[in-house]
Amino acid sequence: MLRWEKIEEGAMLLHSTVISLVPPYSFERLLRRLETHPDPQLFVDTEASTLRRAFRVGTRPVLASLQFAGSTEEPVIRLNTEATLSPAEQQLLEKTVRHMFSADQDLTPVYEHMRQSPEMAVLTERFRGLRFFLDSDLFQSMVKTIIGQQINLAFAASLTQRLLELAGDMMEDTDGRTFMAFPTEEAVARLEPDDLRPLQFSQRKAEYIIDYARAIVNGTIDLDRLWQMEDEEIVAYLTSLRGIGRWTVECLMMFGMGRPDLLPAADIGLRNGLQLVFGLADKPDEKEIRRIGAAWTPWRSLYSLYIWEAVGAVRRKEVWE
DNA sequence: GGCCAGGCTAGCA
DNA sequence: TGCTAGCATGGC
Repeated sequence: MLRWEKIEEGAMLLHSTVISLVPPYSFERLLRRLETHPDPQLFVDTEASTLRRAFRVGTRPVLASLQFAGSTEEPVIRLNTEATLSPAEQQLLEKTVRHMFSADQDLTPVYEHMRQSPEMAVLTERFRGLRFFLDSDLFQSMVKTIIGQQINLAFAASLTQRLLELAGDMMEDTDGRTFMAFPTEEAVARLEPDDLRPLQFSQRKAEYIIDYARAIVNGTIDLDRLWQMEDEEIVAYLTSLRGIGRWTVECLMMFGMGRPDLLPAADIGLRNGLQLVFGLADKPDEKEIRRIGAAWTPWRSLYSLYIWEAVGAVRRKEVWE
């Protein structure tokens, strides 16, 4: 399944690995989604079907390019990295990339389930091959989610960008492009709210993010434990921290962990999306969303993604057939 | 200028 | 348990 090659490129040796994804996977839909959900860590080269990004492998920042090859029905990603990675580091990076692309998510049973609803059936056609593009680790997933609380996506991306510039590690590729690796827990824990205030973080947002990083550094919170915990255990565990509510943890479990059955019923985007997709007269409240969403188990995360994406498509003025 | 953003806390009944 | 004011700032 994995193929190794060495390619001479200028003075720099590259490792190239091929990663196969479970079909269908639509790179096109991912690119569309990134238009309305910008990721300041990604350099998107649409022409070359390539994403470039700085990863943190262990503690070390590493540049990698992810080139989409193949097709929706035979999806393949070519992962190019620096030659200086050890086999263990290379393996760790590949695991992260598979996670980010939800490489093993089989959409077949999800679509079968969604087709029971005419409104959702339309979305399975329109967004065929759309999957979660996950955060590379749980620390940054939570930080980005806290940043995203109650502000629009564009502003959230700006704030994330500024945090990267303040506390991340800068790298440069052979073409002179600069990339920022997400700040470490330690780097964020060392900050004070006054460092973030000039970047237009609210006082509270600054406190929440720094407190969260400190809780990890001092061992109050152990993110590795989450993988063994049930959804509701994770909610109870993390909402003990100030600034982290149910919505934030639900987003962490969806966008950080890739869990399939979360319903962030308080989410304003989901409320708008439900009204849009199901043609409701009024914007549904949290209780109403839980009532409607009960029928979506065990795929409530995927339903949410497709409903969010309907809002995104309208925002991008995509023609609705 | 007013309303909306992929919320949370604290205070109160 | 359930409701609400206040927070804080950009985008449209």
